[in-house]
Amino acid sequence: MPNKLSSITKAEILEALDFIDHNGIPKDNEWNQYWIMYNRIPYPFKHSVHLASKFKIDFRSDHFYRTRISELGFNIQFKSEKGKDKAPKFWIGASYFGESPNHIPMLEDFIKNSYWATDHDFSSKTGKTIDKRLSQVSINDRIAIRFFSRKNSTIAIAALGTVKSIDEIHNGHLEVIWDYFPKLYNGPKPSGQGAGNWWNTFLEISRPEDIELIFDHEITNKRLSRLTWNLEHGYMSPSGRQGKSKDLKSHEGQFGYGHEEWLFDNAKLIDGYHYGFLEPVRKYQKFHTGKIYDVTFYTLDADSSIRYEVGEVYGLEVIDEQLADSIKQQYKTNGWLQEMEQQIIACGANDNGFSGFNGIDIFNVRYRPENLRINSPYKAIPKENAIYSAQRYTFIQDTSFSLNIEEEEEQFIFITPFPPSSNDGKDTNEDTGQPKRKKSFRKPKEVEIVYLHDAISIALTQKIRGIHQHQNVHPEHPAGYGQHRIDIVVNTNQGLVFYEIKTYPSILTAIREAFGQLMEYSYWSKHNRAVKIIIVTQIPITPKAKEYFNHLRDKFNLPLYYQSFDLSTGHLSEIT
DNA sequence: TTTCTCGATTTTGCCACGAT
DNA sequence: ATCGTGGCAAAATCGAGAAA
Repeated sequence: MPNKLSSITKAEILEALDFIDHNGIPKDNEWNQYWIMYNRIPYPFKHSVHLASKFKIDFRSDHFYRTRISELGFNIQFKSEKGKDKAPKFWIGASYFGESPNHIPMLEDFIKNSYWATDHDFSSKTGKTIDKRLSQVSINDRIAIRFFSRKNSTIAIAALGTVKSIDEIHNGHLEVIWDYFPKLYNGPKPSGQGAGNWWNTFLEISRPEDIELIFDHEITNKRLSRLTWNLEHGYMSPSGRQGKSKDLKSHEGQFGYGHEEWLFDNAKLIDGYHYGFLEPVRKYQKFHTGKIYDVTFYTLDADSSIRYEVGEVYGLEVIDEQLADSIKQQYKTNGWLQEMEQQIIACGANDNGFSGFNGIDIFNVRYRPENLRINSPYKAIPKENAIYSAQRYTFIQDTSFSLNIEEEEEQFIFITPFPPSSNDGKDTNEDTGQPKRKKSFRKPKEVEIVYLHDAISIALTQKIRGIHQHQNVHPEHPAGYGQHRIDIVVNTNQGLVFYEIKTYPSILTAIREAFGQLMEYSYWSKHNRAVKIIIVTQIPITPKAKEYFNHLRDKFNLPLYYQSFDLSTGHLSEIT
């Protein structure tokens, strides 16, 4: 009798996955144990197959059917509901039982009976380390079985799977659901610092590149990096000596500026990238070259010794010397290098030798400006945070340093000024009872990312024209008074919709800048009313901002909305 | 900034021996 | 003849902090 699913083709499954991409997963189908992995994105197995069959075939997701579908070329993985949100760990296990002379191959049994185990005596020396490692395994961790050749220093992965249960862990036994149709690595053994000892019976691997290689699983490589103090200029040009290290041995102390002070100067772009410099990268350039990081920046105000979280950037790439040199050459050609030199002089620092630096000492990283988020204002890091014990410019990986600063609960209560008599009649209500640090703190300087504004404007116009037809979408529409122009005006059945694009690196600044303009455009003249006013930025909405828009609409009946536009994918978010 | 030291991690050597 | 395999130990390497 033919398999119920034998009529389903690969193309139909792909179509179903595409449908899910656009329409999401219905609530009822979110509870799922088996997932089709496609382009590293998990799709619920049963729902996907159902869709592919146009709901014609009713079946229970069992081993037989999963095998059938996986044979079409789909990797299917198990993931339990338990501890679903926890980040998995990645383990490598041996394929044999027994000690040296008497090896018993176990792979077949492991696969057939859905487990991995070791027969080690946990009282022996190596047994104890294995026991210790096993105790750190949790449900949904991933595990691989390896063969190896010590002579050639190569490994071959024989199976990949997910830990389903750890109940028998004290017996050295893990219940594992092995992947269907896995991509199995076979090649040189990961080596070097952080690779772990692959000859061990059981080990955890943690380097992102290894996890990607073995498990085809992408890990965001998060780092913390300290920046020199540059509040006044918002890392768009050197800000002079105030708040900086006074240590004459450091570059900063010696010259009065650091090369990272142009890190957020997004007006200077080459092929969509901004090139900058990070001191912690310089120290281990060789190690970091070619890697990609999500970096959170913090800074230290040397005058108050308060540390602040400045912002973060996603997908920061560490470049090599060759590229750095060619970028320096381009900066020279564009006259930007000279501009930078003038900025050094303008802030009162010493520009001696600036033009003589190697490319790699001026540029060692690059990022796309749309991936930059700046806190406005910078978030003060509580004194208890471990970051206060980090003294140097290092690229911190340790999660114990995680900033994770809670959004400050805004509190506004009226503060009674001191009565005049208490202080010779002078008003001293500036720092009433508050810690001193607050008084000198101002918002960072931010500028709009001009290129991004233009690019979004063009792409968005095109996108909306696809929906509302060419003649109903007018970019750069005159506001009807003065020389002002509205970024995009759309003529819909319900009336006019105004779009204002803002590309500041912080969402709050973007909203603030757009708000006044939009109010003016729509209400300055009573005829020009828009039915909807939409602020568009490159930053996905935050819960706080969402609340703000709801509040504005509730309280004042303003038809004000927010959308974010992802330039790389051309995706426009829901209206919020 | 450079060099040194120390501890931790990783690699290699050696043993034994069955499988190829 | 050569290789895969795990334990154990020794050797090599690495990273971070201290000292120079």
